[in-house]
Amino acid sequence: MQAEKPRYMSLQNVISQSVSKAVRDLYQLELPTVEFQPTRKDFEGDITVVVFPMLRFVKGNPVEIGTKIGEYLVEHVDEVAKFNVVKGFLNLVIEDVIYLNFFNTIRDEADYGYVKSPTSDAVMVEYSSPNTNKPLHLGHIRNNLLGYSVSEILKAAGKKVYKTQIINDRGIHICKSMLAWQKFGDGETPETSGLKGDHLVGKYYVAFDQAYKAQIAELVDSGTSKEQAEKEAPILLEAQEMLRKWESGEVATVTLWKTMNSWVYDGFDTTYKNLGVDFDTLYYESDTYLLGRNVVKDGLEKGIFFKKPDGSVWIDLTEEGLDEKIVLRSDGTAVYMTQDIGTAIQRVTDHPDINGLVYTVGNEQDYHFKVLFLILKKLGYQWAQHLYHLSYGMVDLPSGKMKSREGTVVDADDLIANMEETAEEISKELGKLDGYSETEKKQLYRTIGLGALKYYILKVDPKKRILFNPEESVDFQGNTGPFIQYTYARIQSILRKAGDVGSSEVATSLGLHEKEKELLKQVQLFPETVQLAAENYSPALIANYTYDLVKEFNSFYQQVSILGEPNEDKKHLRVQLSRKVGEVIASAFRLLGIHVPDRM
RNA sequence: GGUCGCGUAGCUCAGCUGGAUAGAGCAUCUGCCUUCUAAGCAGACGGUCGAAGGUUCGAAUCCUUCCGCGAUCACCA
Repeated sequence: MQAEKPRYMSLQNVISQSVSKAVRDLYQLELPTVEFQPTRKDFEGDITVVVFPMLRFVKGNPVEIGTKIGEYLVEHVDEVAKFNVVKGFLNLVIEDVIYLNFFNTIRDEADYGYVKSPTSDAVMVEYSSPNTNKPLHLGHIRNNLLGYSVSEILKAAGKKVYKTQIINDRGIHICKSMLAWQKFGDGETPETSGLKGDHLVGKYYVAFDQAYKAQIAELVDSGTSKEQAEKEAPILLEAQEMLRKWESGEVATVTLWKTMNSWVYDGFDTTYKNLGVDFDTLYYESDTYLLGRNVVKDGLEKGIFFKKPDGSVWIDLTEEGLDEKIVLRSDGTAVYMTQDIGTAIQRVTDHPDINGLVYTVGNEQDYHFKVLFLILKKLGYQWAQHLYHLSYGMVDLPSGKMKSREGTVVDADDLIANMEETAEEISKELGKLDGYSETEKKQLYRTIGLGALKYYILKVDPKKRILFNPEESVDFQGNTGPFIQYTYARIQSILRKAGDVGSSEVATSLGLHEKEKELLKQVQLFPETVQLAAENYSPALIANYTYDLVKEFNSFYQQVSILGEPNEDKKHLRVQLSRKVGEVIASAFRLLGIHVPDRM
């Protein structure tokens, strides 16, 4: 992330160089670095130079040194208006004109904060990657929101991004649904049942599990051990047989598989659309599950892998502090790891500009990805230096883990619908939507409901687990999506009333109100926040930034009159500043996949 | 048991590469709608930053040990 520093961000550089120069002139010493922090609210100032680290080089009393440097800066540096020293902290007050000049440089910039010229190398972000035997749930929602948002953040930070998923469309799990449908389905389809395709297939996955459990119970009653019963239940054997038929390409099985998967895809498409996420390219496990075996054979010749007497192939990672890991079964078939090796290579082959992969997968697979990345590095791929496991914590319910088979999941479609309903209730209560058509209202409820949900999930550091209590529905007040959307709507209302005021330069001679200055400082932070979020793969940083910006704006809004300001220059600044804040809110929320409303 | 992650106000979370008296929201309480949208603003209350050591001028942040919670250590994915 070596985005060139725009000139308006050079304030820190100016101060940094000036402080170095001050120390050089005053003490004939070279400082390796100068440490900064934003000045705390309870002190006067904008930027604070920390004097303590200098004490290693400059002998003396920190207050004295700070004072001397402060005096020097006020005298020699245009940007610095005043200073004060508290303990070892040199607080600098920056001239208002610096902030006004900054504002004029970005005032008219479209997509301020985004890097406009993407790098030539691309990164592929994988997310979602569901199994095709059941509908998406809250866990998938976190995954989808994270993957989508990180993709958008990387783009904004100047990366070319491919969004992808690997759809787990084959294996025993889908055979279970298929078998149960054959047995109990009575020819039911999404059309005849009125059920969304993924929900219909999921229903039979549950039906399978019930039948399976019943058979186990029966077997145990007739004296079989539980362990054995779990292996020998006839319906399980049938499912396994079905998988063998699928693998041998038996027409009837493959046809049923295609039919049921197509139902699921229709359902997923709807959910993805509702959620507002998308993909550039798709991979299907049925196409990739055989990949990777040749790579293993090559690696075996190179001595990266080794073969055990039974014919299975392993890699020894004990030197790296890990274990031995199997990469090919004794019968020569691929395991999950093998597929992932093959798929990664396939992706780079398909998209030669890729120089890095991001995997959005829960933290339960931390170990798997550690091993996968290590293997790819050992195999010598250039791009293997840039692999990242976007590992996130589980979403738990008050009752504990979600289990699809036990029906203790929060269904994605239900949750989205609930959020919209809540948004509708609150909107109706507040009753500010006179003149909106029913369609516009529906659209708005969706925007707000999804805004609440997405913000609620994305504001949390990805690696932390989330406890989701469906009883206490997601908040609409305080640090929430709707609060931020509300502020955006407020700004739009002002702009409508202000009429067409153009976007000409603001006068740089005016003094700034304290709130205006704070707001400008926060606006100034946006570009570096985008970079930071990209470096850390963290939408939470964007969410927190936006919240701070909005809080600052509301405080400004409360304290100063915008349209009522008699001084035309000041009024112009305030309107322009409000407009820009609105734009930054929208840009930031776009990175989170959240829409903003003109009214609410 | 080994490895990894997490532990900050009653609850949900911030706290960047160590820096000033640890910050928000929710909840509870107090003010503010004849002025730009009160989904708001201003304020009060609330903390042994899991515990103990260590490094440092300075530790919620870095190191060690311990405690608690979770994940993972399959010829499953």
